[in-house]
Amino acid sequence: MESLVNTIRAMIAISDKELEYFLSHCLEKRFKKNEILSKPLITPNEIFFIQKGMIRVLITDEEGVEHTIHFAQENQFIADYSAFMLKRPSVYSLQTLEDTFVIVMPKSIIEWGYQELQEGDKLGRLIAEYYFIYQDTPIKNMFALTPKERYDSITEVFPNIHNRVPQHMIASYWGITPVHLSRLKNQRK
Amino acid sequence: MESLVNTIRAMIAISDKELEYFLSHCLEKRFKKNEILSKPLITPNEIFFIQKGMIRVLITDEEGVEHTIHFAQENQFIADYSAFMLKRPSVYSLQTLEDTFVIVMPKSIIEWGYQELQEGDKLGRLIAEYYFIYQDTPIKNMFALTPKERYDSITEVFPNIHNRVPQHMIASYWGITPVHLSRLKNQRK
DNA sequence: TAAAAATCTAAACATTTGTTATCGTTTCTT
DNA sequence: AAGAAACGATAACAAATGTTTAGATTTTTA
Repeated sequence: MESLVNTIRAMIAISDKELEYFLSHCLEKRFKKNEILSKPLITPNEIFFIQKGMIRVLITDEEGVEHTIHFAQENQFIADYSAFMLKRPSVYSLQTLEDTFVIVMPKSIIEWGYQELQEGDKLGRLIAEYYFIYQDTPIKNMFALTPKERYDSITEVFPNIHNRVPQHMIASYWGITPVHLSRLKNQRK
Repeated sequence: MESLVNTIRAMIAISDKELEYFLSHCLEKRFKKNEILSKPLITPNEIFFIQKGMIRVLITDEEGVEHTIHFAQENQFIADYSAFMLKRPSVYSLQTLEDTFVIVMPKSIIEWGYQELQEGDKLGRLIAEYYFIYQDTPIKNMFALTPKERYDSITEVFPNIHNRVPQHMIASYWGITPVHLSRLKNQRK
């Protein structure tokens, strides 16, 4: 759980004792490639922290077409975060893209953190802020960059994404078909 | 400043004295319709709270085309929130859609709140969480609803939007042309 | 209040993007 | 290691969406 410890300690001050208590209520879990961690209609009761591997957040439309909303990799928190916060049934699915090793953080211990930790709300604020920025960045890129620049710039956040994720999922992340992405790659701009 | 007081007190416990100090460092400001509150390339140093009126967040692409990112109305906080948090030059513009009366909350007093208020971080967390949900909802709607349902459902968040906002801005919010929106309206679904 | 500007619809046409199918290659499964 | 499945490129065609223009209203400005 070292990576989670480092991530939390980079954001807030927390005693060893408190951290130990927090972690003792978390759970380590391994998933194989393409497994579903979280399904629509079920109210999410936990946030995942990725120690190793990769996850995508996706939504399946009425016609059964999958649309990728986010990718997440090592040292990121991931969930249907809106549904988690609103205590409502999730809309997104979470699916592993590789064999993935996560820490499961139950809602109960997160809420304990908000109430009992000196800087619990600060941690929550920072995570929410980062996630907001994380969601906002591709929106900005959509309008500020050409398709070619977008194709290149996605590696800034996900250094090796073009080796780790099939192209058709990147296409679905950008709202285009794989065929169209393949065409764009062969253009100059 | 009553509406801001109510909004804050609905989220956290705060003494009269603290609230008074906070508000004394805020500023009330009036803008006419179509005025620009915040421009690209300038690092935003404040968050706006709308007391009366309506604001849109937009991005202008390389070809000069404007894309609406958000609408915001009474009792909402609004800013290029990513840029504000990252202390980076903003990418979005903020523009009034009506004569608008806002409270300007400078970064300095917001940071004072995080440091000095018992529940300052909690307030920041809740605002970030709400804004996240606010940004996530239309993404979910994009895939879960038909265009007709989207046209109707936008009034759930903005009850009178079709009277307050010209249709071509709603079109730009959905990433389509005004002509295309006009066509969609004449379809059944 | 008159002129100017903005708004919405509509039509004709152009362009972009999607769909389907095929093929060679790579990756997975057993 | 062999067969099956997934993947990415490409082409031909179809469908969706954009562009341009015009005209009838409404709203704003002076």
